[in-house]
Amino acid sequence: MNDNQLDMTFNALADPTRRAILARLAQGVASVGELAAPFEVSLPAISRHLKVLEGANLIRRETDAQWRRCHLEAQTLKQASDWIFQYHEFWEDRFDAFSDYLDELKNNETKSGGASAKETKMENLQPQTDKRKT
Amino acid sequence: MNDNQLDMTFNALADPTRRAILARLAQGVASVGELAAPFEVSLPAISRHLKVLEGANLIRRETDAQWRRCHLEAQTLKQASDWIFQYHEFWEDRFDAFSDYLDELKNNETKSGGASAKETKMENLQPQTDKRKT
DNA sequence: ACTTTATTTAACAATACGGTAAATTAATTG
DNA sequence: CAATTAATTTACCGTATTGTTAAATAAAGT
Repeated sequence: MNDNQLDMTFNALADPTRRAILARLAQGVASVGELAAPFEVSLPAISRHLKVLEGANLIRRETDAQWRRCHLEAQTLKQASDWIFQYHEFWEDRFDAFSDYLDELKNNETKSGGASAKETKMENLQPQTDKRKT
Repeated sequence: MNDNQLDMTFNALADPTRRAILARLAQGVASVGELAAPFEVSLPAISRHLKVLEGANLIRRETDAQWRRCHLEAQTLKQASDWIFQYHEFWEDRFDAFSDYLDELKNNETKSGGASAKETKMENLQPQTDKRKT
């Protein structure tokens, strides 16, 4: 997923109405009117929220007579999930982090000069100490 | 995670500069100046991006003399990840995907031109395994 | 005390966002 | 064709966001 797609996806998710629309679509296909019903905002407002969701590829619209049948496009949610998940090592518990650290150490031993020891640091396992002069 | 926190988190993630800042912080603690260096925007602009990230609890700042040491706050990323992951069944279930595919086929038959058959592909129907530990 | 370094705040412009009301498009039905 | 239903587009409004430069604040070094 490229930068622009991530922008659009996260931006689309950053609104409670739009998230509620996705939640509704998780229960099945719905028309614009059906999606708008639970909300107090006007239909044009919903229409624009749907445009944002569609632009982010979070929903897909099919034309069926005068109705637009809206579907959840879950693949895009998966991609957003994948993006966030690249950080999973940083929220894993201390033991996992420690084992990552050991792996890293071992890895750096095999590498020759390894000037960059920045990947996994001991500081990340504990309150981080400062190496700058004070 | 409540609605407001989700708003702030996804909104914070919906900007390439802020995502780049998180990526930098994944490599370790950094000062505001260090974070700003790779970007062409001014320091005040970065300062405000950091405010957004801090407001979303995606980073934490510690005062150290005249420096602000910024840390990644990965728990918030985990919570955002968890929120998205509630939809995982919609991107995992191969039968759902298959039925979408059939819907797509049927739809394209009824439409005359139907130039875009890109939505659901046969390749996407393989069961998608989840590699998460958490 | 004065200067340097690090960062934030203030003030301002451009632009984006979310909402409404009114007009418009599109398809269905009498 | 006129009327109805469904949804979108347009025009407009107030507010929020992002960026800039200049000034303010804070701590450290000299």
